[in-house]
Amino acid sequence: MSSKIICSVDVVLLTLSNSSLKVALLERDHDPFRGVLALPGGFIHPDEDQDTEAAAARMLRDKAGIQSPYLEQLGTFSGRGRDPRGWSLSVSYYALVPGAVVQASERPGIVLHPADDVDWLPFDHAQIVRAALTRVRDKSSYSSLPVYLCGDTFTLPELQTVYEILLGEPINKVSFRRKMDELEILEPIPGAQKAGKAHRPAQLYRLRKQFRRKLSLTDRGINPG
Amino acid sequence: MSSKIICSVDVVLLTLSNSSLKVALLERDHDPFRGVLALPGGFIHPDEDQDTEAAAARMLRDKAGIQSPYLEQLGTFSGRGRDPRGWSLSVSYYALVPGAVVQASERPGIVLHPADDVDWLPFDHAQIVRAALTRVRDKSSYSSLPVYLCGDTFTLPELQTVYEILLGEPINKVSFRRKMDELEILEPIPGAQKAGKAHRPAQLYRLRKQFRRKLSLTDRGINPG
DNA sequence: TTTATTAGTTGCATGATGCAACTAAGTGAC
DNA sequence: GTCACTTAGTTGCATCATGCAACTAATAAA
Repeated sequence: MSSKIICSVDVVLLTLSNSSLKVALLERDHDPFRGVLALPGGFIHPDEDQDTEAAAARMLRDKAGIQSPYLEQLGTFSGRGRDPRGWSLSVSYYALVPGAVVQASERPGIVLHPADDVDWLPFDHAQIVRAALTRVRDKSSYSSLPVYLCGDTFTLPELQTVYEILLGEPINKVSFRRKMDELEILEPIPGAQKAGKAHRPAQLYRLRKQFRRKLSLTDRGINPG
Repeated sequence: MSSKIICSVDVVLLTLSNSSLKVALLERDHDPFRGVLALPGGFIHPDEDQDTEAAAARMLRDKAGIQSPYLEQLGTFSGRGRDPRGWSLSVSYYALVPGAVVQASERPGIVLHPADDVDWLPFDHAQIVRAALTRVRDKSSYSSLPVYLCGDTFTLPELQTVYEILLGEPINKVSFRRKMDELEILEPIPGAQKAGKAHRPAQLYRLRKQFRRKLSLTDRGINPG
């Protein structure tokens, strides 16, 4: 009576590389679409996964080697058309990860594809990516989301360009700094500056403790605290 | 290999009655929790439902007699603890419906419970209701959502009190009218006014065509166009 | 020491938001 | 009919947020 359904979890892993937003894709190692690039994902294992978010974290850990990024539920996509095997359901998440973490993940299979250039992907993964981009851009305009694309420490000019890449338009310097100040999520690192080529060095900042996430790279002690 | 999962759909049907926000509850007619008030919901039927949204619409139609309200996906809740039968997954939606439509739905089983007073419900339905309230209130502060709690026609003072009930605080009259003007979703109904007790009558408005939804009551021709 | 370059701040113009006080249009009391 | 009362809707102004231009600050290279 209680019809059971094939349920999977898919993750839109977003990162910055070469100053543009990329989505992480992996070659599928099972049919359907074996060998084709697709979002990291897989079936939910009720005996193993506490809930769908834990399942999404497992996908990232096993398939992309990434520990605990910013992870948020995007939505659930369902229907007969999305999988050639029949009616299915995918609970989708998106993750934000600093470029350095993805580069250091030592999983050679990961392909970073320009996030805005996704035209077709297996299942309805292209639609899921587009939904993730819309969500991230919407939230970026009024929240602190983009900081999770930066490393542990960053300067305000660096963070500003991250916002500008996401929003696709230049931001006023003063307004940006005022907003960051109001959000009260950053703290300057005492005495730490980042020197550039030949100009005044910029103050380094980090997320205040309650907003921090420990990413795999940090866990391995590669980045300074 | 592809472990299948028990999937249900639950709907948080919100409406206004006696100037306060209510959530629609129904007595369950199956175990577990037979006879206990819970959200309208049920198993997804892949052979019948195009997708989860169609399933949610079916729940509303069959269990609450309501045709096509504002319906939006809220999120997916999952895990071992939420259902005594074991690991399960619920794709949850919320619907906004004018009070008159619910009252006319002719399903005597519907109980309208104060939305903010929900302390315990079967499964994790209380948590789902709280998530819906948070979402609706967040969106209400910057969007046109609350109009879907009004009937087909309404005056601006009426709409303003709907916003005030949702947000729980008074709104400045001028600011409110400016905002409605900017949103460009309403149009005055030419020559139509609503007279009150002993004062100037208020202009009647309706949603502009592209934003309208045909609700069951409208379909039956009870409300004027 | 001068120049170039980026970091960060200050002051002001412009626009959005909120309040008080106004006018408008109806009913009922007398 | 006129006046009082009530709610609808508008106007003008004060206050706050946002954005721009121009400033100072700090470094390295010439």
